[in-house]
Amino acid sequence: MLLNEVVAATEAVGATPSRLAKIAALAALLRGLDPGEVRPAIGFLTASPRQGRLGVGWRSLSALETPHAAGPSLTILDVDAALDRLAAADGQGSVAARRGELTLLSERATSAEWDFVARVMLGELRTGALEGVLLDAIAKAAERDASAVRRAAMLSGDLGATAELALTGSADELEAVGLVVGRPVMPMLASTAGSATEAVQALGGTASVEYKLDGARIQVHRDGDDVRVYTRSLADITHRVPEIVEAVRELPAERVILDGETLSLDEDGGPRPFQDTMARFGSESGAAVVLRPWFFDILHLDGRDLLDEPLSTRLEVLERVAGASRMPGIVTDDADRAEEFSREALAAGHEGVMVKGVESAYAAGRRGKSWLKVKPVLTFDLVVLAVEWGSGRRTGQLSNLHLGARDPEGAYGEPGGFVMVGKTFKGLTDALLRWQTEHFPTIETHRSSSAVHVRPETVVEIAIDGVQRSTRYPGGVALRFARVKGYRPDKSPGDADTIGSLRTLLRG
DNA sequence: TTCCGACAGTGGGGTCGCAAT
DNA sequence: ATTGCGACCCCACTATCGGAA
Repeated sequence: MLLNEVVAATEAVGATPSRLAKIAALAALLRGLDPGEVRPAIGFLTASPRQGRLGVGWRSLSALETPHAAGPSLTILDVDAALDRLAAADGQGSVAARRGELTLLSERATSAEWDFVARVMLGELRTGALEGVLLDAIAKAAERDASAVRRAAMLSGDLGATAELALTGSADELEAVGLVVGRPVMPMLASTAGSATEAVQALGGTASVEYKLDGARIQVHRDGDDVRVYTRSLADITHRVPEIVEAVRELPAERVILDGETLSLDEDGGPRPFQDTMARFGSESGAAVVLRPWFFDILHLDGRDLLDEPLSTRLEVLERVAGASRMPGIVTDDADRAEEFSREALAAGHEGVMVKGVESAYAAGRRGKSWLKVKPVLTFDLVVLAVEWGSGRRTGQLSNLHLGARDPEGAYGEPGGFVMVGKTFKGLTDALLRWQTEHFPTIETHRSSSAVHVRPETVVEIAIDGVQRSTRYPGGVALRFARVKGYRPDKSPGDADTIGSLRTLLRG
């Protein structure tokens, strides 16, 4: 199939707000694919090429200046082969080799095709259809049950393989896709609750309340001595974490799939900051810091699949297997007891708690309401220093706020000035975006191509999870997960919180 | 008819490895 | 040695469609 047909279908998908129309357009496209084109096409449509890491980003694409072809000639398989060569070049030294490949591809593509391929490589198609919509389209094209397609995709962790199987295999083959030790599963995700009490009440009965650690999600598969460790996005990082492999080899289980979190501890046994855990977790060459695993769920044990069992059953099995690596937790229907446990978690230096319904199955790949995370929220009054122009549906609107804390002593600048501590675009409603776009130009001091700088007069209440040390910002701290709660026209810049009060959050 | 679950989009900070400077 | 880029950890929130109630 010509790439041009994929581009045309994608344009149709992007042009309609209706999900049913998107699904219909995608299903029609999928039906026309040859079997060998399914996996590459799914990679294009989700803007995550099957080749994985390409080493091509916005910078290298914008540096290209090549003319495009007048008419379409590229096929899906042509582009797939070009991406193969790009992926092979990544990590092999030459930027020039990648640029050569990109230039060749660019010259063979029409401008519409190149625009599409560039968005695929950047991982942002922005047509309103990703995995969720595409799953339904695959089911429609293959005339299979959407829930069967979804289940196969989540359990295999591979949408492309699932699409190929759905479109070319039998319904029985699709149904037969299940858990395999050694093949990672899409992890179950959580929603947010305001408090432990609220979470217990929302679950309406007995809940498992567990520590929520500020580390990295891990999924561990063990088959005898063969242990594999995967990240949340299913990357195999076994070679980076030998200490986790060793810990899992000690467990009393031959074949097991465990879900958990890893982080590193300080000398006193308390959790290190997330940044320290990530420095170790992300490093190929082992460091002084040691990672420890904590497991909160078990999906398989010695031939028995557990993910459709209720959480209460899975926890009983986990109790026998995980030993000291079991995530601390309690089972209770008492909201007060849950609150008490939450306070214990915070006192131990952890992020908060997870509250889970004990009747719930393990819903791979879903962000349901049966897992609720509870973390304390801090709020600060900060001052807007500048606002960046938005992109996509926020094009033409002032969106991303530069936030400053008051610096009365001038420790990081002029006395009485403001020190930038982060940005945020979150929490803004359409009405607030319109207001920002009208308001900030009226107090503009100057502007750059990307932002309008303003007099530091506007106070905004910002919610954060905490702060982290920063080399980017002059005050040495950056906000973590900042979002707008609301503007505070009742407050003046002199009422804003200080850099000192943010810095005290760094320790303890 | 109204409600609400699921999705997609819009980006945030920090860390690494790697190649170019 | 330093810097810039790309990938990938962590992540919150709003708007919207369409099925569920």
